[in-house]
Amino acid sequence: MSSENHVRVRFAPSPTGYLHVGGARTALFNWLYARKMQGQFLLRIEDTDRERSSEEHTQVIRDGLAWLGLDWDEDIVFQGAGLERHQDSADKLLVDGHAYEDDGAVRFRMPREEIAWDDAVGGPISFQGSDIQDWVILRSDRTPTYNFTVVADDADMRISHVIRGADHISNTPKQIAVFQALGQTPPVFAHVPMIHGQDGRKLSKRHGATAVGDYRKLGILPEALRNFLALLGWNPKDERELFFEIDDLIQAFSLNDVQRKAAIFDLTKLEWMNGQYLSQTPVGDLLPLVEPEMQRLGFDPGSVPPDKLAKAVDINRERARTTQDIAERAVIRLDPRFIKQDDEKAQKLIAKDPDASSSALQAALDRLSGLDDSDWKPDRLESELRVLAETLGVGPGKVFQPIRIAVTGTTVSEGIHLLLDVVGREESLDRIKEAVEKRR
RNA sequence: GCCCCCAUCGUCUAGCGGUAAGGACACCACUCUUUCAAGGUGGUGACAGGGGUUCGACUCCCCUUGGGGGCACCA
Repeated sequence: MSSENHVRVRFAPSPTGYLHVGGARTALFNWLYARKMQGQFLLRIEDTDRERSSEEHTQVIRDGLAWLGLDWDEDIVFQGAGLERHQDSADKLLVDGHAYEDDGAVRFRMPREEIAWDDAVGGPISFQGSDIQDWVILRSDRTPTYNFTVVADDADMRISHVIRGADHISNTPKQIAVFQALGQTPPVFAHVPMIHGQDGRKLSKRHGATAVGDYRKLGILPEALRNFLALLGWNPKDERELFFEIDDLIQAFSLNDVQRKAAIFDLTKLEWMNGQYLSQTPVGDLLPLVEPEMQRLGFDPGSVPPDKLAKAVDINRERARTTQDIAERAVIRLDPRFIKQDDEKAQKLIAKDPDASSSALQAALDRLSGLDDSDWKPDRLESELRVLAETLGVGPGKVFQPIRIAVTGTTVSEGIHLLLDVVGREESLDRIKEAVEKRR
C-alpha cells in the first residue's frame, strides 16, 4: 500500500467490557471514512490502567464491531504496551523544557497563545492556551496519562485522522500542544456529536438499551443497526435512507456532512428500519437468527419439519419489526402451547357476540373437517371459507375472525387461508375444536 | 464559576439571501383488504427570542435564552 495519501484512522474504546452505541457509531464513521479513502481502520485499546487490560475486556468490543460488519486492519494495539516509549517521550519533553517536574510527577507546560484547528466536522475551533492549566503527563509512579499517550501513539502510528466523540473537544488543544512540542504535525480532527436519550441527556444505561449487544438481543439485524447509526448525525444530502448495499453507504459517506448537533436515539425508527431489512432478507438467512429466539421462548425448532418451520417464519417476515416478533408469531403457529390466552382485543371481540362466534366456529369445523390433506391448500381453503360465509348469510369477517382467534388467540395474522395452511390440517382442526368446546 | 460546542416539525434531517420551508419515523384520515399489519393516497406539524446587515433573512453578524460537553497524578 502506498504511504502517500494514506489515511489511517483509529478507534479507541475504553475496556469497559461493553460497547456503547455511541462508540459503535464513532467506530462506524471511522470505518466508513477509512474504507472510502482506502485507508486503514485501526483499533486501539486505551488501557493505561493495566489491571483492566485483558483479552476478555476487548472481547465485547471485537464481537460488537465484527457483528456490525466492521473489520479492522492490523492487530489491535494496546496502549499499555507502549509504556517505555511513553516514558522516553516524556523525558525528552522534560529535557527540552516543554515539561517540568512537580511533586514527582511530570507536568506539561502549556503554551500561552491561541490553539486552533479546523475540525473536519465542527469547522474552526479555538482555545486560549492560557485558559488551560499545565497538566500531568507522567504520574509520580512514572505511568503516563491518557492525553499524553494518545498523542505519543498517534504520532508513532502516523495516524492521519482522529475521528472521535465531541466529548473530546476540550482535550484537543492539550493534545495539539503536545504534537507541536514533539515536533509533529497534528492529525486531522473530527469530533462527532454525542447520542442522547429521549430526555435529551447523554445516552446512558438508565435509558435502557444502550449497548450494541442489547439491540442484538432485541432482534435487530446488524445491517439495520448499522444503517440507522450511520443516519444518526449524518445524511447523504439526498433523500436516500435505506442503504441495503454497504458500498453505497461507503461511497455516500463524508465527514463534512456529519451533523454538529447531538442526536436523540429513536428506537421506533430503528424498529421501522429493521422491518425494512427483515422484508429484504431471505428466509434462509433469517432462520439462524430466529431459531435461538424460539428456543428462548421455550420452543425447540428441531421438533418440526424444516419446511414447516421455514414457512412459519417466512409468512411473518414482512409484518414483523424484529426477529423476536417473528419468533413469537411463528411459535404460535407451530405449537398450541403458545396460543395467546390474554389478548384483549380478541377477548372483547368474542364477548361482543359469543353465540355468533361459536356457531361460526362450529360451522367452520364441520365444513373444514370434510377436507382431506390434499385439499388443505390456501386456494381451496379460501374458497371453502367464502362459500361458508355465504351459506351462513354473514360477512366473511364474521367467520374468519373467530377462526383466527381460535387458532392464534389474537386478532392479527396473515390471510386466514395462509394461516390455516401453515398450521396444518390436523392442528388447525384441533384448535378450532378446542375453542368450540371451551366456549360451550 | 471558567472554557468550548450546538439550536428547522414530537424525533432524524434537507436548506447554504428571494422556497407554498422539502423528505423520513411517529401520529391522524382515507384507500386496499375478510381482520390486523404491510402497501397506496392525503393531512396535522418547525425556523427559540431580540437586535442588526440587506431591497430582501431559516440562511450572515451580535446579544439573550436554552441544551450539551469539558475543566483530575480517569480514560
